[in-house]
Amino acid sequence: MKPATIRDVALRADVSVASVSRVLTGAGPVTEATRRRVLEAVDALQYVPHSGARSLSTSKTNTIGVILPDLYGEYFSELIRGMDVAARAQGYHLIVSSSHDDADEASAAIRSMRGRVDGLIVLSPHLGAANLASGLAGRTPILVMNGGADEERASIVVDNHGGAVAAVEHLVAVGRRRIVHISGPTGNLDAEARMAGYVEAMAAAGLPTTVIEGAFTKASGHDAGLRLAGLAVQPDAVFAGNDNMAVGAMLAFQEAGLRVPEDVALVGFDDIPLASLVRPGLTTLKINIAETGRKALERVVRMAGSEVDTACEVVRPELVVRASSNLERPYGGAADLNRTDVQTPSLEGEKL
Amino acid sequence: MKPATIRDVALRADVSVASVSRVLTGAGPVTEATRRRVLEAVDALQYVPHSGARSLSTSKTNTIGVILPDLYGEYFSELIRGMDVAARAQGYHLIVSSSHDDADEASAAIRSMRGRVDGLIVLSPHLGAANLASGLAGRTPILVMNGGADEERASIVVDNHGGAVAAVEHLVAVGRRRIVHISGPTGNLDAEARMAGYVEAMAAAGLPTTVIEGAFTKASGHDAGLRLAGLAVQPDAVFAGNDNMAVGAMLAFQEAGLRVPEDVALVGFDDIPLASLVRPGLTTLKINIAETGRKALERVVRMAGSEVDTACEVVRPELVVRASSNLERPYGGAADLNRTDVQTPSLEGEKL
DNA sequence: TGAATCCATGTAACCGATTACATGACACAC
DNA sequence: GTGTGTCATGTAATCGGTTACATGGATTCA
Repeated sequence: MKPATIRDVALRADVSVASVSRVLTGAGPVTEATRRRVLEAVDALQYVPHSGARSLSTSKTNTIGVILPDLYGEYFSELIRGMDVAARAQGYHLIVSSSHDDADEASAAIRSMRGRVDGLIVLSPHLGAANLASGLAGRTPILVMNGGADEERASIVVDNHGGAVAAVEHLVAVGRRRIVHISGPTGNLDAEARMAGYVEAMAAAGLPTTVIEGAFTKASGHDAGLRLAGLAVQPDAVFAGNDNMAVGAMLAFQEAGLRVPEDVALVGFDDIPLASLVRPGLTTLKINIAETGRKALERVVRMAGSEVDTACEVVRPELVVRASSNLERPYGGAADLNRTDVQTPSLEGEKL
Repeated sequence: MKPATIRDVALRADVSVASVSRVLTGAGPVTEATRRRVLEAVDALQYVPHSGARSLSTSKTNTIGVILPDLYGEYFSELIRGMDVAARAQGYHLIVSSSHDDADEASAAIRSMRGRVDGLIVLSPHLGAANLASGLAGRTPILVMNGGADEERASIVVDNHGGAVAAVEHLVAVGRRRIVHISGPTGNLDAEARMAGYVEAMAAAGLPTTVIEGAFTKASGHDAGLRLAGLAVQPDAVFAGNDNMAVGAMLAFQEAGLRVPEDVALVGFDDIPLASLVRPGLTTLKINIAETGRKALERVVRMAGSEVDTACEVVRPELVVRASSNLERPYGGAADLNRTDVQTPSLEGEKL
């Protein structure tokens, strides 16, 4: 018992398939009588149009593909949420493909999207992924969101370097000197840009650098935190490559009996929702993640409408100071730091 | 400049489209010479098969659709993560469609999936959504995960009632008497089953009930918490309909100067990752969310392989006691509650 | 040598929609 | 009454693959 096709409907309504199509798509002229007969048949047969077939003949899928490295963590779920909201508003669907650990896997995923999507958003924070993507998807428009700002390709990139510099400058301003960086994984462009910003800002401040490599996960931040707590000379501040690791490190410090921020100040990156919910609240570099996702989707939809777009938009993260780097009596200077969120975590925007 | 089709490849390799197809799909016999010529042409033309067209002729999309009420919150992102991992393992894609607030919207979304997916997972916690879905999608297999356990349809449901009873019994066991429930939104089947469990268990314990309606969001839990803190006779325990609201309430209590768990004990539902990260750690009813998502996906894939499946699997949540309901010196009795997670939040499983 | 067998290949129908173009009915003006 | 224009409708090509079946060349066996 196969589902009804447009031909079944045409037969039953005693009209041609063209008329059925005209009624259903609203394109082209039909008499009221025809329309009624068609709709009756549709109802009787419980006909539902086959989107795949429709896509093939119109070469329009109303679907955007999203290529992610991994679905884990609030960063990506926030991003997807922003995209999803925008997609619904535009009448688009979202097809996600995640857990691509290397560039080859990502490019295979991109290829498998051919004929399935009208456009792609690629988040592959690996060198070369964007290049591999080029040409592979025919003329499918691609918007990249990896760290490698690539001219002449539509992209949205975060100013990782500037954000990292701001983080270090903030820690220096509140009197910290032994500032350690927990970095993201090697080969990840975002991670490397953040580390570079840290190194540069420390040099500018005349301070020595120490880097522990993490993996952007809470667990890796926790491990790093335990190692730091065990040192003879403990750091008085930690700048983590993202909020996930910062939270992991915070828990490790608390387990080890170190006080945050009294003994060690902590700064993250991203401003995931969790950052304002842990105690103490986490100072971080805020990216409006969902909003960025929304923008990305809207741009790629416009590109799917054959609008040319080769802009490289830079998202500048904003320093949000919470309790994790903010003493009642700082080591010196800067007593009037922005203390919003310390008492009232941001609960607004819950439903976007 | 249109992307190459299988006919272009056939022309260039000087073979028929059938041979090209045979080489590319691996089905059917081809000589080594033919295979080489085809692959050369594929390479030269940068040919990538058009999945949409392939789906149309094979009636196989290798895609599963997921219909969600809303993408917000860790519950759904965890669920999607579990599904995504399983989908990748099975060679499937995931197409998500969320923010369906009522049953009509959800059924429209289901219809729009026709011809796009091999199966559907529907999470629409509204009465009747499952029924509306029936027949609408032709013979597309559907697995429902809403609260309304519907016989003769494949489904996965959480034992909300049993979980709620366990929550109340736990609070009673640690000596609490004035136990308030913050419920989920009216019309949400999960919310209503949890409330029913609360009411029943309270009655069984001979205690009076108080219910404040929330909306499953942190903000609504926060509002409810503030109202409770302002009462003349404050509750000594709160059972929230989900972890999101429990966390919101926890923050409200802390702002109001109430101590958790000393003044008021707190229990949530779901065990989202956040539950183990707030301080105090949140006692909750654990559903292995990602794991449930994985199972759902695997079942629907089997159903897409025309395996008959009308089972209704019940997920029984497990009480996880953390510090939010666990005093050093409980009001009386039960001193040796399980204290795992209090010091060491679960960081394992970070990468699944 | 001729018949039977095998197997790589090609031809063309098909999946289920959309749509360019042809058709034919009808109205209107001359 | 004929020519012309309008407009609803139908026919058939098309999108880009897969695949049942036909074909024909080489191999095998008598």
